[in-house]
Amino acid sequence: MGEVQQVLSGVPLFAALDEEALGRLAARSVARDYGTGHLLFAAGDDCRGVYVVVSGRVRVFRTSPDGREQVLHTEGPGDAVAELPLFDGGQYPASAITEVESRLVFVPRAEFEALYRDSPDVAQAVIRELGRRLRHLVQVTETLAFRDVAARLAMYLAQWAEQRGTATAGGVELTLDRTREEMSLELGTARESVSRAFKQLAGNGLIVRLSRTRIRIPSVERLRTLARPGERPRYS
Amino acid sequence: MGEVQQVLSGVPLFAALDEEALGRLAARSVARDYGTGHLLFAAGDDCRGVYVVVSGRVRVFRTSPDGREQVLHTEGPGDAVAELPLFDGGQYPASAITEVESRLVFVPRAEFEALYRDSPDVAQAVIRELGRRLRHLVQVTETLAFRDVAARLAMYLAQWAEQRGTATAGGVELTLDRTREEMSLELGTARESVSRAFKQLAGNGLIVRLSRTRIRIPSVERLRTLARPGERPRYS
DNA sequence: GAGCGGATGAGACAACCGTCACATCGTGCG
DNA sequence: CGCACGATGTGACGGTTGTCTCATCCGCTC
Repeated sequence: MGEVQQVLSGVPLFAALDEEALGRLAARSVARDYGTGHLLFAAGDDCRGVYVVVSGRVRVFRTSPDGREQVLHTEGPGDAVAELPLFDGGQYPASAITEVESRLVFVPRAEFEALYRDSPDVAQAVIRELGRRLRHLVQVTETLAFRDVAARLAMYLAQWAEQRGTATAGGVELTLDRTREEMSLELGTARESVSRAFKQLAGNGLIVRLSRTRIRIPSVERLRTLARPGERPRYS
Repeated sequence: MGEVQQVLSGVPLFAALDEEALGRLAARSVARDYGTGHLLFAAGDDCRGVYVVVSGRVRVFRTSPDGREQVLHTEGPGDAVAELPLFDGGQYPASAITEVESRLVFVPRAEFEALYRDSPDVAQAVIRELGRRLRHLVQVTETLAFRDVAARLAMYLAQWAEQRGTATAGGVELTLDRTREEMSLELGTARESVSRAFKQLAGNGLIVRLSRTRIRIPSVERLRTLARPGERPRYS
């Protein structure tokens, strides 16, 4: 089994495919390495196919006319990027760029289309995937609409702690592999505001800064509480 | 053909069904009238089925802890509401309420599931529908993240003018069947801010207020321009 | 046509945040 | 070790917006 096929077999979207279909798909797909900051496609481009992340990380975002950026989601190993336009024949609604050095497999459009047209299981997987996206976007929307930056950051850290945090005696410890700048793009705010929000959370004892890139969260529970209090947020 | 079947046959989601399948579906679905402001379901509820709008309008939204609301989308006649949780077995990500007196058909979950499992065409339609939602949410997200209220309103009115506006000598005329309050919920802002934005647009000659509920847009083109200028918005 | 109530407009005020400017920190390199 | 550069923290400032309050306006009913 070639490397490409190996990778594709681990992608939820293609989980339902049998050996043969997978092999055929792999044969027509291409793996390639990209450096940091490579633009895979821009919002408005016509869709040529779907990318699957082998390693690294891809950021999907919208750009405002005056250059600001709002990250819609980031995808890591095993995730697919840009399935959406394949179905309605439309254009990419957002742009995508590699955040770090990444290896991606590109599946041409025609190939992918034939696939889910024939296989109900794949269609099912696609629906599930779109559903996941939709749920996530609802989350993003809510975040932008409601909370102030500190609450958004609290939410963000709490969610992150549950994924990659490691439990210790003093609470969950967490390494942040992103710069404040990158976080600011996801939170829909400015770099400086993220810094200030960190200070605020630290001041309230909700987080402890162990180093620049590492924090401890004494209680994820309490952190979440700040993100959704019954009342509007008010800090000392 | 019963009333319910008549309605269902016009819904894009069920367009691919043959007479028989449609009849079976209709037989197990229920039509019902709701008054204004009836809560169909709340975010976090378990999903019991899908609603199809026969007449009226349904608002889908998220509520913040302190009571603010962000409208995600509104659906009118022929549209389906709440398909999402049917696929991943999750809960409703948002709440839904009738904005006006409405007639809705309720399709039970089990019925709907059997349907798209058997029919690839229906699955296809479902995917398309989810895609539409996704695109719309990207739009909403961008709007919230980037533009100020006046720009958001401009965008909103422009889009609306193209749908229901009527061309006249002086430009496109448009009747707004929503209160400022309802608009504010869609635009993610406050009622007063919408008023201010209207004033601003009128001051710049981008819109002309004919009456409280009716406006004329001399140039939809120019209105859109304000919504996406190369530079950040600046008004006199 | 008088009265009522919801919708709208308008002013004042403070909070929050984006931006600019600059200090500081850390890391890698020469 | 010193330098350089990028990332980060901090302070100041102004603009936009949410909220509160009140004045108007409009449609409706009696």
